[in-house]
Amino acid sequence: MLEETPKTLTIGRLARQAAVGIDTVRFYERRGLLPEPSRTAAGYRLYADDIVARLRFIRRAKSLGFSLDEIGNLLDLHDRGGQKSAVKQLTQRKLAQINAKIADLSKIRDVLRELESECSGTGDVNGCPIIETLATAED
Amino acid sequence: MLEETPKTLTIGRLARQAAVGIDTVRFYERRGLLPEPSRTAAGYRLYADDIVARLRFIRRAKSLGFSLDEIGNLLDLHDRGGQKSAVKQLTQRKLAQINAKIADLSKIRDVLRELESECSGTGDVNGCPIIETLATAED
DNA sequence: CTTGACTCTGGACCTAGGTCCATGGTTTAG
DNA sequence: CTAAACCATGGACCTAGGTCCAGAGTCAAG
Repeated sequence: MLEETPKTLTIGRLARQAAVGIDTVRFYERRGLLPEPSRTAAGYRLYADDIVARLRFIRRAKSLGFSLDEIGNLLDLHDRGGQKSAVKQLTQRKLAQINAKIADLSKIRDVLRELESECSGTGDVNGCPIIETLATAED
Repeated sequence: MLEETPKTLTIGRLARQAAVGIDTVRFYERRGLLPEPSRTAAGYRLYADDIVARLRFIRRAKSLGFSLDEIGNLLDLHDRGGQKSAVKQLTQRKLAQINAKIADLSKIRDVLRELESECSGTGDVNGCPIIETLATAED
């Protein structure tokens, strides 16, 4: 009755269940995000069901802006029992990056808004404040 | 006394004045953002001074998030006397893109903040809410 | 038994925006 | 006059995260 994580998934079924591409699974394997799977006699990869969860982990972390390298770190911490402080630190760093990006984009948004509001939008491009600003603004 | 835009700049001096790389100038030429320059007898590119302004235009537009293709459109409008409405539309589209990106990042920031605040940061990774969430969250 | 679906490998290709290189000719300062 | 600095070309290479392909083997349904 000890049948832990039976290996029943071919790569195609794994990919479908995790909603990623087959090539993506192989790519993650090469990147070290997935363990090397066992193989059938014919050389087909065979996965245990819990690898689906691992792929979903990767998808979610990606959607939060973590790079594959960072996700590799998170998975290592998970697999090898790291410290919460390490996970928290990665999260804080990512949060800081996201905040910085938002700040950059907000500045850009303000400039674009200003330019957009200054341009009448009628007549030919001569005297267009958007073009003029781009052509002559100081750095 | 009619000495309009004398061509005195070699590519290196142009690049220095515009604060871009020499290779970048040639790259922009291939991309159609810069006109094909005249050449010396030896085949060296020779630029008029006003190309410096064009390169700065490109730099500024890039810093506002315009892609090189979009910058090509803006330059065409400038060069061939388009309509202000076209410039304004490009600006509005870019503004909408930037706003969308900010909205995306803001959602990510909120999630990261929440996760970060939930994690005590002490002890081993077992029970870490960040890892747990990534491992089990619904899509 | 055959046909179609599945899988294997290694490597090429994609976007975006450059950057670097080798090889060889040109120009300029001393 | 010569060495350093400059310029030419075409194409390879870079990041990030995949995606696609050819050629060949395998498996399942009818």
